[in-house]
Amino acid sequence: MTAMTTGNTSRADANRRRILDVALAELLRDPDASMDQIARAAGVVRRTVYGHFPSREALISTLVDEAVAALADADAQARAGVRDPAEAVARSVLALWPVADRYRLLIALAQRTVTVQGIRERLAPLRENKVRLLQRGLDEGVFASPLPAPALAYVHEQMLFAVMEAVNDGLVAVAEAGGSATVAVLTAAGVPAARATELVAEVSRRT
Amino acid sequence: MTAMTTGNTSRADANRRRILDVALAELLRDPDASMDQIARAAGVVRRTVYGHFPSREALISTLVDEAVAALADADAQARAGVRDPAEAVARSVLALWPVADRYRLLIALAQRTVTVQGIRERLAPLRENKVRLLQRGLDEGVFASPLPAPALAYVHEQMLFAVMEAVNDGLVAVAEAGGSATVAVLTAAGVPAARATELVAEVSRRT
DNA sequence: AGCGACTTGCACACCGCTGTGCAACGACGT
DNA sequence: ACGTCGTTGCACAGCGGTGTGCAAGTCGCT
Repeated sequence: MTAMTTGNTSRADANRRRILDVALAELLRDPDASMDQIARAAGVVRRTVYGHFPSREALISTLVDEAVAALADADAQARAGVRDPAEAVARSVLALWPVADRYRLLIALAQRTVTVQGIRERLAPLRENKVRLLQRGLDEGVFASPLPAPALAYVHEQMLFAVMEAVNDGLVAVAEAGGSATVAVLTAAGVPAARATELVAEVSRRT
Repeated sequence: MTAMTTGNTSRADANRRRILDVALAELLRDPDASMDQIARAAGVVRRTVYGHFPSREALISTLVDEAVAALADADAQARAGVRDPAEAVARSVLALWPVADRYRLLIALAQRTVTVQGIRERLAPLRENKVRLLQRGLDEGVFASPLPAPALAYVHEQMLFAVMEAVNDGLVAVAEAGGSATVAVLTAAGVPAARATELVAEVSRRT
């Protein structure tokens, strides 16, 4: 082995990291951003990016992996050992919110194109958990909806994007966004508005 | 003037119409479908398409115009003279559903890219009506949500797309879709699930 | 049959993007 | 001072897309 330069963060590693971060931001602005746009935005030449990632696909794929990991982690941690479906959803959404916001482009990209085949698949386990949770809520009568659980999951996902868009356009304050989104999601699942609000307040308090 | 051939639907007009229809279907399958794909799908050569539309932009633009017109028409007609906000929303969604489903690609395309600058603007008046309706509902206490009316409008829009996706994936039967979507939307606006169901049933009956 | 409008099949120029090769040029640790 | 590794700049081939030009069809109507 050669030397490990500084700690273990060489100039190259730092660049790689920065490219990833900038790529995320850039792709958020324009899902079809070219390698050149990304490279320039990262203060680097296109050729350099190819030094770190063999292809555009590979770059995005890496981003997706990070996103999925972060989401799965947040979700699992948020609702560990919570029995009440409504509370579980509340905790889950509140915890997922900031992460989902950061990676929203990728998730949005996941549901609409084949850009990277397999984004959906990589998100599948996460989605399945959610479906099971919703199903349990419907069975127990905590939730109420004419839509079957899987469809309700779609709806919840889209609702989050809608609220993110609203935040983007300045229609909702960032501070309230997470809470409002959570109440909205619970309400859509058939939880009475009053109960949803109360629940979110309670969960938020216990942070 | 030359002759008007048959009635006033020449071979060319029929082709133009078919190209538009096929283009809609094709773009629905792949929002980035090329002129060649569209042409072939319409049983025509690429060159011919350019004979009817000067550019890709122009083609899509025409499609968008038709969509906006159809949507605005359906919406206006559906809730003419309905005072109760909940009922107005129910009627609106039920009427909008089939049209929106047909044109969903364009509307989805409208909210995500700059493909045709100005889709959002063309949809703006429609959206404004909806916002006003939601606001009235919130003011009158018929609706309840922590989200301001404009954000709620975003959410409603996205929910419709979610249900369409669900139908696409076979999670919801086509026959129930419209009703379910409507109940879901009303519920998300804070209308109690039971009341929403009842309302939709009632409105559906009076077709 | 003949006219005119529409369509076809090629040709082309042009663009932007991807991915690769290679030589020169830094910077940094030792 | 030296070598190594990352970076740069340029050049190149390739692909797929758009929009246009033009000559030769083809269809319907008169």
